[in-house]
Amino acid sequence: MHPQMLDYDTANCAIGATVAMIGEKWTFLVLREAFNGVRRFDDMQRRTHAPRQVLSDRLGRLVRDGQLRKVPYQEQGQRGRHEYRLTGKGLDLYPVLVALMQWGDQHAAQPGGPPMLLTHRGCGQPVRLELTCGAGHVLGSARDVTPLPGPGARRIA
Amino acid sequence: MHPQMLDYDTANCAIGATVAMIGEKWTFLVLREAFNGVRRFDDMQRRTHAPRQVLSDRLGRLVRDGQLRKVPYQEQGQRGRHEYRLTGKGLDLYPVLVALMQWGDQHAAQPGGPPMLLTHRGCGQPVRLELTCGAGHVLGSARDVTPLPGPGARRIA
DNA sequence: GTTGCTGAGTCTGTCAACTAGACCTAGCAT
DNA sequence: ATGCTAGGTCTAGTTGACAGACTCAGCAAC
Repeated sequence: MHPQMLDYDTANCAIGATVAMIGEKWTFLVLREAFNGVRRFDDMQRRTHAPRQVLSDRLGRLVRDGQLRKVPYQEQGQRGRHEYRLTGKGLDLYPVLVALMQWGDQHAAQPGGPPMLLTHRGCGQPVRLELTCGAGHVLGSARDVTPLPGPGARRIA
Repeated sequence: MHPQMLDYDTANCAIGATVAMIGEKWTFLVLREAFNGVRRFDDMQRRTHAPRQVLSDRLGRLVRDGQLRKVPYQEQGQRGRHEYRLTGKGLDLYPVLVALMQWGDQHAAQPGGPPMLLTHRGCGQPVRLELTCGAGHVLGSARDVTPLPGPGARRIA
């Protein structure tokens, strides 16, 4: 009945570390647009409605922490600028965004159905997140998971 | 080259809706602890280090929005109190937390390895999130996904 | 060569949110 | 009566968000 994890410290929790980096509202929207293919400041602003200052700050953080990188480009008749592109580290955040979207589609359903569908490129089938285990089982809910202290766990003093 | 989604409005995006409900830093930590089995205010406070006022507010929102519910209980020699438990809607947020954790373990690795392991109850194998498609393929990255406007999509004026 | 345009910001003042710390409250126990 | 405890609320100070105006660099048209 008493879950084991409660005897261990939360200080080095991976969720905490991740949330400290990307756990702000606008950051999620910025990432959503990055995955949608948006790369430029003004497009980001138009699509997220983030205040310019906040957007500037969030993009700066994402670059500093390595989820985005600045890439210079130049359109003809324009001065050189830079755009923001997802790095590998940034691309790996995709499951987070998909999980948020999946939950939203299920529990905060928009009238008219989901505004966005994810499809497997090439095969065209709908994409979804699944919890699976090493033995190949697909888990139906959080209740099928037992959290255990890992190698980096620290017992509470 | 130009992603289709950019011609559609972001106003009714499921990610936006979800983030508006649970996209605050402390909320994620509260949910993490809820999934760890923590149900009481003070335990939450001890494990998240959230300021009491913020914790009170976040728990209140989660109850209001239906991710948690208040359940009365009474320990002997104590006055009646209530505890916070995940609802079905709350349990469905598990993939979000797992996604955050998985990313953190991979890209913000803690010295000594992951502090928490998720195992399949009964079978004991490690649990992970996978992006799969309707045809049974497992996708390796966000690059294998094509986002398309869904039934609820609204073209930008 | 100066006027204007555009993308990508920065500056300012206002207002809301967060924070630490003290204080409160109901019911049980002494 | 007094104290203890879980679960808050109150206060004051600091930080962060926000809208709206301003800046700045380079290109281009006049």
